Amino acid sequence: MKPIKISEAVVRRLPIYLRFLNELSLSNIQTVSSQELGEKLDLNPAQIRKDLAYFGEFGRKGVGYNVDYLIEKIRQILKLDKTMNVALVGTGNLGRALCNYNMYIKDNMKIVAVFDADTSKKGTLINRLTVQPMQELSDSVKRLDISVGIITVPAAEAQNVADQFVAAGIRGILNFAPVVLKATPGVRIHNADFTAELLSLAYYMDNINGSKEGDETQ
Amino acid sequence: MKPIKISEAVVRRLPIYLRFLNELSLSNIQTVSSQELGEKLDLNPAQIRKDLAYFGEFGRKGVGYNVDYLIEKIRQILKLDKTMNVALVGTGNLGRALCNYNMYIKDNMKIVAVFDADTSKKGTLINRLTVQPMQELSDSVKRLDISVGIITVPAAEAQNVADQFVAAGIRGILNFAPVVLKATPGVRIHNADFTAELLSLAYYMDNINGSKEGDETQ
DNA sequence: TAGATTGTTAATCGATTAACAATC
DNA sequence: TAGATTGTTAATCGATTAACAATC
Repeated sequence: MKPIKISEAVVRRLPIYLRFLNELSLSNIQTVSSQELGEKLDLNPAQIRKDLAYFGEFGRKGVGYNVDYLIEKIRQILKLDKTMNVALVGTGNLGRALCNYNMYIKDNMKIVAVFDADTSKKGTLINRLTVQPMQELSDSVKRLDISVGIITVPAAEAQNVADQFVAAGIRGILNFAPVVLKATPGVRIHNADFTAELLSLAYYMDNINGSKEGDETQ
Repeated sequence: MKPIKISEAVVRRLPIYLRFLNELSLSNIQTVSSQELGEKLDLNPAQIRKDLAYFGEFGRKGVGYNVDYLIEKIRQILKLDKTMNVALVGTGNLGRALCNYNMYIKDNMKIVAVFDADTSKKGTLINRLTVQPMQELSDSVKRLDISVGIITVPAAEAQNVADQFVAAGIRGILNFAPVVLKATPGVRIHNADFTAELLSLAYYMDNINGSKEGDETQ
C-alpha cells in the first residue's frame, strides 16, 4: 500500500545477490548472514539488509537468511517466475553469439525471433531460429507475444531499430550498441555497454598504485 | 597539484560524451553547448559542465565547447592516445565474437593473444590469432606487454582466470562472467554484465505505465 | 541466558541540480 | 551592448553506512 520508491541501485544489486545465493544453494548451504554476503560480494552488510528489507522481512534475527527462501523471494521480486519472449535484431558476431548462448538468458528470457536489415541474410538459420527481414518484426512481436528486444546492430542503426521495437509494442530493450537511445516513457532501456567499460578502464590503469604523478589534469 | 578525487560516475560518463562528440565531428559540427549535449544524452547540462570542469576549462563562456578540441581533451583524459594490448581468455561464442569484433575495441585496445583452458582448442585460429593454452599466459603477457585481460569463461572458472591474470601482472580486467571477482587493489576490474542487465530489466517491465497495482512487495 | 544477526532509524557521505557571477 | 553559456558555489537530493533496539 505504501508506495515506497525503490531505487535503481537497489534493483541492480538483486541479480548479484541471486547469483551468489544460487551458488550457495548448489553447495547445500542453507543459511547466510548479511555479513557473509557482504564479504563475498564486496558490499556493506547494512546495505544488503536494507536492500532486502525494502521487499519484506526475509531474514531471522540472530540467524540470518534462509538461502532457498531468499532465492525464491528475489526471483519473485525480479519476476523471474514468468518467462518472457525476446526478439533480437542484428545478426553480426555479437548477435549470433547471444542467440547461441541462450542458456544464460534462459533464466527467464528466451530469444524466439531474430531479425536483420540485410535481406541477403533472410532465411539463414541461427541456433534453430530463422533470420527474418525487418518488415516482419511488428507482426512477429504481436504473434509471439514478445515483450523484450535486444539490439545488436551498429550504432548508426540502433535508434531506428529501437523505434521499430517501440512501435511494435515492446516494453523493454537491452541495447548493445554504443549510443544513448530515446524511447517513450513506458519502455525501459538497459544498456550492455562493454565498449564504454573498456574505455573507462584505461583511465584507471596508468597509476600503478593509486597515486598519480605529473598528470596535469589532477 | 590539488589531488581532487574524481568520482567513478564522472569517469563513466566521459566515454558517453566522447562518442556523441565524435558523431558531431563527423557531421562537421564545430561547437556544442552543455544544453545540447544534455538533451541528446539525457543528462543535466550542469552535470556535464561540472564533469568537464574537473579536468580543465575546455569551454568558452557565451559560446560553448569546440567539438574537436573537447574530443582531443577527453581522449587524453581517458588515455586513448596510447594503445594497450589485450589478452582474452575463453573462446566460446562470446569470446570469439569479441575477437572478430576488434574494430570497436580498436579505439585504444587491441586483442593480441587468445587463450583457452580446453587444450583441444590449442592452435585454432580466430581472426588471425592462434588459441594458446593457459600455461603460456604468463609468458605471453610479459612478452607482448599486455596490460588488460578480458574474461569470457563460464562463471565457475572466472576467478581462477582472474588470479592468473593478476599473477601475470595485468592491471585491468574486463569481466563478462556473471560473478563478482576479487583482485589485488592495484588491479582494476570492470564488469560487462549483460545477464544482470537482463534480469533487472524484467523488474521494470510489468508496470504498464509506472504504477503498480496489487503487488504485495510495495 | 549469552551470542548473533536482523530490520530500521539516524548520521554521514557523495552526487546531482540550481543558481549566478564572470565573460565571451 | 545584449544574449548566451561557461565554470563554480551553494542547495538539494539520494544513497550508503553506522548504530542499536528487537529478537531469534
